[in-house]
Amino acid sequence: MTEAHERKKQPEIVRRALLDCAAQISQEQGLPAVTLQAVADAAHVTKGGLLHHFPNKQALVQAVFHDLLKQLDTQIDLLLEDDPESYGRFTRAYIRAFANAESEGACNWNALPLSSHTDPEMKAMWSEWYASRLARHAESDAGPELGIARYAADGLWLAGLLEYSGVEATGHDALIEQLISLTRKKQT
Amino acid sequence: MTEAHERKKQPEIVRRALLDCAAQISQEQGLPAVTLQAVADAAHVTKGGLLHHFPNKQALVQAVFHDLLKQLDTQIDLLLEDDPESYGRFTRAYIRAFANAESEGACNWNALPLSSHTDPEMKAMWSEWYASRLARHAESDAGPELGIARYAADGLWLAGLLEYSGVEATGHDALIEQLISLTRKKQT
DNA sequence: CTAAACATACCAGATGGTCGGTTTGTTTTG
DNA sequence: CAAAACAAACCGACCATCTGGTATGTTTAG
Repeated sequence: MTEAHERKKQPEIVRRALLDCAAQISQEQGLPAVTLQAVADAAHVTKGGLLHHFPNKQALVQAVFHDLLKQLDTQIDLLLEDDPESYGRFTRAYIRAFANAESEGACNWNALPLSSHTDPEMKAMWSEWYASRLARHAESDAGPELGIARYAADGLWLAGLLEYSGVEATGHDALIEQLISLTRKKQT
Repeated sequence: MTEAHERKKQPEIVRRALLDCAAQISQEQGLPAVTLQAVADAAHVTKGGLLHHFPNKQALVQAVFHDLLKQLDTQIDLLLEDDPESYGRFTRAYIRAFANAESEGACNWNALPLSSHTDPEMKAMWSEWYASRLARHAESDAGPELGIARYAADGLWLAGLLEYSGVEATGHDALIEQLISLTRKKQT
């Protein structure tokens, strides 16, 4: 993405560029479009250079996935801090994180988790992340109502990906807020 | 799937076999595994034979998608009949249809809609189906609460795909029923 | 000078797709 | 009713392209 042509050799920058470009391609054209050539071209590197940073394609894709997961993680941590209420705190952060993913073009952990159902390792990564995160907030976010709210957030996010680009942003924010409100009422 | 070796020439049967095999491969190994060769082999036809029925791969995949969509459609119609209550009728059928998709191995409109976010035509097909269906049940299923319930069903279905195969069926049915109950309380 | 960071060249395999031909079923004709 | 004429269904070989990956060379940094 960032044109780092001036600096002579900055391996970490190149690595970041590869990660970002791969993520962007995956998001815009789907995972099958993420070819070594395409990623290398987008990052202004040759295929050989790319394969120097990542031994093979699987490693590349998994690194991207791991990276996006880390971004999601930190974003959620950020949202957690601004929430005074205990009950359902993680669920609210989860909902907001995925809501932002749709609106902001910058932070996009989008298409990858979708197409990742092919690779069992990536499925495992996601499952583990979700499970550990859930265990961490077991006391505040265990109820089934909260689980439903999170599932709804997933569904809403999915719908945003599948719908025709002319998505009516109207009502979307309202829906998000309604989801949030679901996390506030105590279970009966 | 069905060994229709005896009958001499039955183009419609072959076409069905191609559709079914493609759907199964897509579900079991993901869309990238749906290659002309693989589908042809699975249906006991040569690649040439396959390309006689479908001019190119895109046509094949879209035909599969259209077929699965029709299956979903009829299943929902079936569920609609058994529901005496008007309010939220379609939403309940929608939820149950996706719940069955997970449990039953037979009816599986699974992996395709997932990976379909690449092809804009398939995105459009899904959007149109959803929109038209929603318009048809506008009077009974318009409320935002019902929309959330459907989104949650989507999320739950997605989770079933992404989670490790050892999904705990425990609690799943209970969650479904809780979603159903969400469609019964009137809006405030 | 040594090792890391890249580029270049190349390869074996797979993929989507084309093309000419062969088999099979249906219609026409005598 | 039989044979010829026609069209649909299907096969098998072939091809250009692209894929991930390797092996080897060249440049740069410490």
